[in-house]
Amino acid sequence: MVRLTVQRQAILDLINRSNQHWDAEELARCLGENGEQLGIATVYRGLAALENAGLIQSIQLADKKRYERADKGHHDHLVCIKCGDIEEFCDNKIESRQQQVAQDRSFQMTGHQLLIFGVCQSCSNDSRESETP
Amino acid sequence: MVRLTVQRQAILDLINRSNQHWDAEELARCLGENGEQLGIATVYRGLAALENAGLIQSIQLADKKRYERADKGHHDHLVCIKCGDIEEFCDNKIESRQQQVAQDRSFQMTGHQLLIFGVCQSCSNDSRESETP
DNA sequence: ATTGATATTGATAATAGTTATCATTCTTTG
DNA sequence: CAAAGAATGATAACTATTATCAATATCAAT
Repeated sequence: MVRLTVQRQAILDLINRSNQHWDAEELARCLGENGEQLGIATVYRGLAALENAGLIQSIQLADKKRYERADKGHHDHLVCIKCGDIEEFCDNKIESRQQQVAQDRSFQMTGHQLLIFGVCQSCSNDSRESETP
Repeated sequence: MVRLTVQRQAILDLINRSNQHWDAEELARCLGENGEQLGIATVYRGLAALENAGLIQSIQLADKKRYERADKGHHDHLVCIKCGDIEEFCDNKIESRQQQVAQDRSFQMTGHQLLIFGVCQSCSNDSRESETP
């Protein structure tokens, strides 16, 4: 039986209070700065427990996992390759096509992850400014 | 200027001769067994160089990167969470919706990765057999 | 409240995949 | 051929994450 300890509550609160996509180390640092110092292993275990319980959700990037609130429901992500910014989107047609693909192959889908990589609007504005015309 | 050395050619040949999704260590081991022993760093650098040149392509899984031939063109993947098997699919509707999503947000898409997780047909047959009826 | 069973914590060691370093060995080109 | 530019291989280093384990906290039943 999994427990919602004060440490896990602190992690959950921090994630729920923001719209960021946190990695474990950022969370530990931010909690520490707010007087809630947790061992890094506790953070990792807490995140896994909270995700299992459906209280938070995560995306797996190339280097690390990032966690966000679950109360916004499922969505996919646009990841800026310049600044690392993460935007969210949800497209029902994509979702339903995925189901179809899985069904066609007798594949019992349990989840999916769609990442779109590219340059976000703000970064492409920046690079336009610095061009020599 | 990037060179296609004998080592890189060996990597490329092996990948092109198969339909597998190789990780770096598997490649190094298989090459070694075929008398083409390469340092592991050479394998990693070779894979990166070949991918940059568009000669191979990769998918980033949670734990490691896996490489496959590029001459089949782009596609997405179904990953079995039981046996690790990787199937391929391509859905034009999903592809075009992605473009649309990016365009709507003035996001300059450079690539994407869609992974569908679940249980493959063969694994779900296996578990059905072992049930106590 | 006490006890016993179970879960969690935190410090730290260990692991896995990958990248960095650096001296040595090719290649290419003038 | 010599200089410049790449690549190789052995290995150290790095990063994110998980395992270990003793100490502590929590829960349920007495």
